[in-house]
Amino acid sequence: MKLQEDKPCHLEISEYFIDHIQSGVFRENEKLPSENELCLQFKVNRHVVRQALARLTNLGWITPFQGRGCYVNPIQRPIQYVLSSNTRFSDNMKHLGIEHQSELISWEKGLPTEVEQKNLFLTNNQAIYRLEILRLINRQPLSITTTVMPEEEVPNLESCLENFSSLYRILSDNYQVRPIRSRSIFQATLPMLKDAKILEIPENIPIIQIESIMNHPGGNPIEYSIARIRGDMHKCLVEF
Amino acid sequence: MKLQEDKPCHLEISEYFIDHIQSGVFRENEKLPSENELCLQFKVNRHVVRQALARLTNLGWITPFQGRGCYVNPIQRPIQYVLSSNTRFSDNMKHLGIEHQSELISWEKGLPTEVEQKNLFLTNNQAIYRLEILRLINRQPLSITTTVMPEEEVPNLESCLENFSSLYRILSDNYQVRPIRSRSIFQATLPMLKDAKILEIPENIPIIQIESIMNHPGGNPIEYSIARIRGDMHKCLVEF
DNA sequence: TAGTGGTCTAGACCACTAT
DNA sequence: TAGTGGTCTAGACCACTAC
Repeated sequence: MKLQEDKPCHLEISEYFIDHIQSGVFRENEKLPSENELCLQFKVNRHVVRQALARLTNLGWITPFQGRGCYVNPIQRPIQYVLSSNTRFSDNMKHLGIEHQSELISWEKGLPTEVEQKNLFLTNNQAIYRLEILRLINRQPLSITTTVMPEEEVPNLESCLENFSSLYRILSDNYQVRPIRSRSIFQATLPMLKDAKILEIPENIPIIQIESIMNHPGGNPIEYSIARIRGDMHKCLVEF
Repeated sequence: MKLQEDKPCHLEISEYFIDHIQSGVFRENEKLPSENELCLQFKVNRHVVRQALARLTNLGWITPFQGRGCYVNPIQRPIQYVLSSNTRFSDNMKHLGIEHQSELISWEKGLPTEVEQKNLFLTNNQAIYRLEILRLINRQPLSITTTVMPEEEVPNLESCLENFSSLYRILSDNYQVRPIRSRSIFQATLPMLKDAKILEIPENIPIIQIESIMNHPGGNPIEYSIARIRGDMHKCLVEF
């Protein structure tokens, strides 16, 4: 095909689709023509078409399904999450009127890593609980959070984990504790393969990682967490 | 080759290199064997090798140079930037003892977009200055920031833009203004092609986008900015 | 000039989905 | 069974870098 001389053909084709998706010619969840049809349409080899489709996949525009075809990804309007010393996930979502759930993926009782010791002021023989929590909005995976708490703050936590719905409900109902956010560290990264699968995104779609310390009101740290949140679904507002 | 039956060959090869880079067998800035050598080594077609190298490139492990070879990317330890109501880029870097520069890429005087009007409390006929600023640390591009200010706040700004070194120096020296950060919005995204080139990263390495409003002390907004920062070089700490 | 990565063609077989 | 995307081979030519 070669519309321009200076750009390689597979780039021309991927730019063509980016333009047409952005301008609405291809709508979300619409099926693209098959690879063979695109070969005929652009008069190039299948390998070139596949290079173009690979770029579109990597940039998050389409998702290929073996045996079915390539489909245009829904455009996400990121929800705006307000982060302050006392905002919580469910409060935020309730305020926005968004359907949401939390699921406990796994938990363990063990000893803290060096980083965890440092952040929670622990020694290496003080036991901790480590929880993996998946959060969903509108039935779609939004984030995975690893949360670490000293055992002495939440003794016998396992007995509260049946029918998990909200960590903060457990803490306030069973331990009369309401943690306060002390600091957060933001970083844009790529997901680990394991997280990408759970979040249902390709491995090179960015996530925002938020590492936080929660304290007792006016006191010592009680919770250290690392949240990995889909970048395309979420933005985070901080007031100063 | 096919070490395992369940994984495709190009994935095996890319995993092989990720392991060997992580474990230090291949060190940063080291040259990988050429594509033809890898074909012999793994006993596969060049196309398969190229698929593996493409994944390594996309995930930020290597950079290919036409005519020279593929080189292992230096591992970045992200610097920790402290964001508060009154921290500035140069203050932060000075405090960390890191060499840094700011460059004015371009500027223009014009009318505000709708978003800019909303954020700066302007009408569509009040002129604004729009600046593109590149920041570097250790001579490496770190971020690009688009900064918008009402003309009435900084009249005749163009006369101050010769020998640009720091926006906040200009504001304090020429206008006796010291803006205060009012709010910031964090989002993880992929860079625009234009930004990726300036930041010298492939187009699918994540950036963190920070959209901020700066106010007069206790007063109206004076500056609206959108910073796009390399995710692998930077993390941002907020205290509550 | 030799070696490197970038682009592209032609064709084969497989795994999965829809019918 | 037909159509789809996933994997892989074999070979060609080009643009760029180092020598």
